Amino acid sequence: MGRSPCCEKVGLKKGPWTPEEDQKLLAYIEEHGHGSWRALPAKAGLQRCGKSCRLRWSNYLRPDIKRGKFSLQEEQTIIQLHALLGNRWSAIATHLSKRTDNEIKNYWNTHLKKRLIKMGIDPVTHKPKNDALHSSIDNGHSKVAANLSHMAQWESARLEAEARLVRESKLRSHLGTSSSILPSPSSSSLNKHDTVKAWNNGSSVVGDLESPKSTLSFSENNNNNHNDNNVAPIMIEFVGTSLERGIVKEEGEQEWKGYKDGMENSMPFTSTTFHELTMTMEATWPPSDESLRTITTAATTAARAHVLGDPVVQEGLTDLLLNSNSDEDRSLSPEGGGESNSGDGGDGCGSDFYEDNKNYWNNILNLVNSSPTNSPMF
DNA sequence: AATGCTCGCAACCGCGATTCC
DNA sequence: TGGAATCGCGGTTGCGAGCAT
Repeated sequence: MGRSPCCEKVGLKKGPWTPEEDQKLLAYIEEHGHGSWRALPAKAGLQRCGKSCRLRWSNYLRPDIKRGKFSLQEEQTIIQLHALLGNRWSAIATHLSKRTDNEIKNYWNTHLKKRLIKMGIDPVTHKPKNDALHSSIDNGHSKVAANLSHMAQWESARLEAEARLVRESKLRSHLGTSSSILPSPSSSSLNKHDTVKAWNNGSSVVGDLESPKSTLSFSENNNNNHNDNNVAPIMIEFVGTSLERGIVKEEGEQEWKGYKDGMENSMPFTSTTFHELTMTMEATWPPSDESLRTITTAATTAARAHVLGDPVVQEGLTDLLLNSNSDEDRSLSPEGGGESNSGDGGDGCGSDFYEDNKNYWNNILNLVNSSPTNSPMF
């Protein structure tokens, strides 16, 4: 079955939008809502296809869009979320509430990706290009890796669901009662049944994480937006297991100590919590309603505990990335010695602060390293 | 001043998912 | 229930601005 074109191409304008077209589109949507995008152009008097109108609205004209330079906080959030979610721009965008997925995608491709490459980090996997250290970790601890991957994927799915709620709630609050602009209630109503259905549909959590629903409310989510910029920085500290500690210690006692001192004290997500959670996940797949509740609650609690990360470490990570242009010899790049096992470790700038940053970043890398190759998440 | 190159961004394209009939 | 219509997402392209030569 061939796919029909989204619109008749003949006679329709393409390319950049003029101010007049913008005005027409804005005026129409403000008055009537967009309704069917396909039908909108004719009604609004535009020589555009509905898809083009939708994109223009969602990427540019929507009133709740923040434009301009990305803040450090936003950059940091993008990098962290990308490490976890990969190129899932819409999911990432929901945690930078006023940015569009398109804008984030562009910013990643034009700025952040290059910065990581310059640091010697693969922007796709978030691994250092010189990767011997991490592969040895993976070989020895595949079970932990699998658990971490599950955690990441559960959390990723939850983020997506929350994201929808955020977007819809904000639209509602912004546009008041103009319900015609909003998706139909049936598409956004989230309840236990939806949640269970979504999870059960994912017969393999590794291979299928599509659109699980969350029971979390927007106000709950809003609690995470604790900084200015409405950005919820995500800290993923799943390495806090006793087994993982052993791994890192094997690789470098000093490194882990730095991480431990800098991070563990601020992280209520204990190894016990993680262990219980992963054991539950292993034992009950596919989950029953009961175990699903247990898992969801545990995952949500754990993730919540980590959304509020150590701001000092976060800032350090950002600095590390942002300063890479002028300060590459202190970066994580293998050339800089930061990631190597050569034993020069301190390389003359080994402050605890820097060590914390490095270990935090290693933390994300470890999480990504642990994902299975067939996972759609990474 | 003219030309070429690079970069950043807006917009397009194609596909999968979802909804509608 | 199945096909068509529509939506949403991620990848890619094209163009304009800025910079270098």
